[in-house]
Amino acid sequence: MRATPASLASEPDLAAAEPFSERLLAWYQHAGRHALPWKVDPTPYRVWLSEIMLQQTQVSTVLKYFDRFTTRFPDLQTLAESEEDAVLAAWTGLGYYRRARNLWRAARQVADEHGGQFPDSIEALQDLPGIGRSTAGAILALAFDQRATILDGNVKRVLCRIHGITEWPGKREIEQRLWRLAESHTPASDVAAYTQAIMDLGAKLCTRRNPACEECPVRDLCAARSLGLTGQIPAPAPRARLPERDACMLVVEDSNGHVLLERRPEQGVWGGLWCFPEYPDSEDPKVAVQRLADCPETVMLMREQMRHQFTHYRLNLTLCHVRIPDRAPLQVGERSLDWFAPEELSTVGLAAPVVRFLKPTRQH
DNA sequence: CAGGCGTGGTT
DNA sequence: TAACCAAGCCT
Repeated sequence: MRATPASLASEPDLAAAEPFSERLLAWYQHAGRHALPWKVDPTPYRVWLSEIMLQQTQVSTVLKYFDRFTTRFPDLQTLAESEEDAVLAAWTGLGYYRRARNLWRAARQVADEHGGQFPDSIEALQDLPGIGRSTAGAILALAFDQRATILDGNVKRVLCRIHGITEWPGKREIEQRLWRLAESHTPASDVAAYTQAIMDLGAKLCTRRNPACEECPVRDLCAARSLGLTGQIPAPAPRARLPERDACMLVVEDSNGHVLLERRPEQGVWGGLWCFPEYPDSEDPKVAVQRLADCPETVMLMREQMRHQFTHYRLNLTLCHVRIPDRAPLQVGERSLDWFAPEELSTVGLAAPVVRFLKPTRQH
């Protein structure tokens, strides 16, 4: 028997006494998601990458990016030696772009500080940018089969129901309790399978809406079920009304189809990505163009209204389309501006308005 | 330490 | 349509 960690002592003896993890493992053998690409070949690099991509992002979305990304960056060495822009380009469309910049930085840190080998301690993992407590636990459990614990949205939902926790799981006190519960359920062996099992249970049976309780291997342990509270757990997050913001951007094209883009600052929305230059609402667009590029003739083509929906606010965009005769010299100043030929656009990270500008059915 | 950070899916 | 959310982390 291994010693019980001190952090588990305060939570009543669940792990030792009840067959929770064993039932999950048995269910997982025949009903789990065994075909996920990061599960089929669970190297530390692939598990790490998948965990970063999966932060606040659904599996179905990640599946569209994962294989393409690992083909372009097959190992940590390749990633560490690549340009940040190439990583952002591969991440374009996935969202939360700080994840991509942190991914690139973490790869360089592992190369520099750990000789290119992924560390296998919780402290060293959490020291890498973009890796927090849960992601570190996931890497240890899934890639190294160490006794470590995760607490993601799936696990929170499962544990809230099993233990009949009716308060919002994001609340600090509740989250701390959930960590203790998650640790107490984690078995000493088969940690990789157990960790995947509890996530798969949350994804396939214990879903937010219409959970398949009849098929659940631990339904007789479920407090929410016995209390008739399954539909009300987990409690929704308290939210404020959606605010709106306004912005104006210039779409400057020359006669050869080159586009003028600006690299956005790292801290805000679309951080580090290339986007149409913003200009103040109060400014005349022609003057705004003059501030960016030295071009004598400016032809205003059209104004376009575009709404962009984020999680926490709505962005009302005014796009001002402008054509100039040829690539004009840039009036750089503080801003990071550059002209892009059409074929260059796939080599850098592009913000959503640019992606939408490139794709759409522009049949004229 | 609440709030910021994206996109696509569901209801 | 608009709200809500999905394998969280960082400041």
